[in-house]
Amino acid sequence: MGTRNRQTSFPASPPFIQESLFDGNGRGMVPRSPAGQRQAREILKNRGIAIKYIRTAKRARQVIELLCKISGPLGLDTETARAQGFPAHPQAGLEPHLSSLRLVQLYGGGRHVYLFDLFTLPLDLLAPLWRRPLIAHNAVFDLKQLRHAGAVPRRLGCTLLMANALTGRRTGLADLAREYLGWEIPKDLQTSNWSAPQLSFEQLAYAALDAVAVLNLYHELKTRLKARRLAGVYTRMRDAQAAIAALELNGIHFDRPGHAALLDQWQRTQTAARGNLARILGPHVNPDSGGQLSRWLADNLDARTLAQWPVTPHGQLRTNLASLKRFTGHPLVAPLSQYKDTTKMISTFGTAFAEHINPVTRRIHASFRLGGTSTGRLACAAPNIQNPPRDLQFRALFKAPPGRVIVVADYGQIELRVAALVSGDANMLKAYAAGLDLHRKTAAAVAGVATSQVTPEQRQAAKAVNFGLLYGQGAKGLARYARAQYGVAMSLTQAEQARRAFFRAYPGLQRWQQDTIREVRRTGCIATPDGRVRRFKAGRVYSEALNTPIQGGAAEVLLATLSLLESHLAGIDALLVNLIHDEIVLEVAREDGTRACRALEEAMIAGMKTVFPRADTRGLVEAAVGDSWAEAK
DNA sequence: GGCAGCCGCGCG
DNA sequence: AAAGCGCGCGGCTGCC
Repeated sequence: MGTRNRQTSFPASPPFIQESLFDGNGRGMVPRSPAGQRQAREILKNRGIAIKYIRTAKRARQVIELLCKISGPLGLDTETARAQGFPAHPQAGLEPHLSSLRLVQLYGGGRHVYLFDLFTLPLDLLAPLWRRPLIAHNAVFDLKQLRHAGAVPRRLGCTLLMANALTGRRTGLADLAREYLGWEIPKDLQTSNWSAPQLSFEQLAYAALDAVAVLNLYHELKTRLKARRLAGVYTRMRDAQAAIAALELNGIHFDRPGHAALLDQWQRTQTAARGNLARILGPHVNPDSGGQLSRWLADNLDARTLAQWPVTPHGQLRTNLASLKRFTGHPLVAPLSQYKDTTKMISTFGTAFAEHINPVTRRIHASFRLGGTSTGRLACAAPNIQNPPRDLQFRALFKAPPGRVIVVADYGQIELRVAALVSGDANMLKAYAAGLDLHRKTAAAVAGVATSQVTPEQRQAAKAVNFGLLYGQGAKGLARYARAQYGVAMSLTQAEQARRAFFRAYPGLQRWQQDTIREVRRTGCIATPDGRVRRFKAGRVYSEALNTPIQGGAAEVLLATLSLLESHLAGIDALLVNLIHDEIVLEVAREDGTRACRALEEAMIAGMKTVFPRADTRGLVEAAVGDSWAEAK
């Protein structure tokens, strides 16, 4: 008999699976059975590990007692099914509100791996396990599913994050198992039907193997983390997992009718702009096509303008607005600008954005990825709620539901503060110790006036100077950046002068930059304050190398804060609903608003002190309350 | 039809 | 000598 029939011939209610069931189907005779399906069993069999499939409360209690006696961590995995009612939703089976928990797999080493079937067992039965140390791969996923189902694991490690600390990447379990264990573990059943009344033997073997692999991986990765002094990078992320799980599970409330109205407004503006554009470009140029716009420019500009027009790395004429605006008064600029604005809003923040509203919770549950970037920042997707337009009309759509308010707090100038701490520049540190604003100080240095004499314009220009020069920008780049980002007209000469004044004001920073570059050239890598290592291929590393410890240090501060958030907010009705690198957004019961502000500020200050114990925290954070993200800002 | 690279652009 | 960095997403384009 072939494996194809295994599913139907499987006994209806096995108390557990005997090892003898590993035998049977021998040679690969069945064409429709992927190679991987047999390998799950073979790996388990070769290691002498039997599957115990638990479907009765009595067996569950016995097994749990056994598992709780194991001193080391247990490998954990879960399988989830698409929730009834959402068979076709893209997040069904992934997002907890659209999923049901089917299996919990646990492996403590030794000869048995345990599968608890939650279609027949209440999850409460497993409660004693949630105080044990557990290891999962991409543990935030399992944590969310378990928390949503009513279980709260307290000590959860993650092999994805362990490997991330080692490599900087987010690698799947199968790839890690291949690399570190030499195991070929199948992934083809990941998306199989986990709500089937009878799970197939292949499914059970697949599920079991993940828990076994994850525990084996844990031991391998732990040794390597220790040897390479990267354990702290891992634990920083590990301790933020509970906050991230809560954040994703909470979601953020979004005003759908308000959004529809705004979208309608954008579409009207876009239609008008498209008409104006067509009068200039003619009917055959697609304004969405960089290539076509570029060719139009080539055909319509005079030779002198053409000669100085910016080009892309592939030699095409640039068609971004910054380039267009350099040739002031060009009739294309105004309508194209309006068209591009509205088109961007409609495509990214229009219908596509609203499609991420969860049908069950009516909230947006984005995905935040620990270790998602090469500096250690979080990445966010589906949708990315770290980059919604700052336009107040849009941010107001993130409004608190009735009876609740939004609390927002951000770190002021955190990257400059981290730069001061990492470089040890005496003047920068002195400024922060005195509670001074560094943009003002830089402005005074560049303009050659006292800090009290700095004009708003000078301070604005100093922002560009600070953020640009911090990461090794040249005079030309600075001039362009100041205009594009801060609306400050700066000549090349002025930019050069600002550059000299900046480094004269902060000689410690300049020395740090030089030392850093030298180190990167020598070693090919650079580390963040926690010790996260970023490796570079030969060539073009200059600004990335200068940026990594600073952006990374700021990211580490946020992670530290996240690990403190739950305890600081204890007793307050507050939900974490968004994180934007240096900003934390909570949704809070209206009567708890003020308390939440103070608690959040304290947590953020404590987070800073965790990573940088000597940091001066005057003016570091300020929290505010409002009915929406726009109002609380 | 799916996929990858390029480009532009939203945010910090 | 000179060099801002980090993301995700959508449209277009060329390729398979």
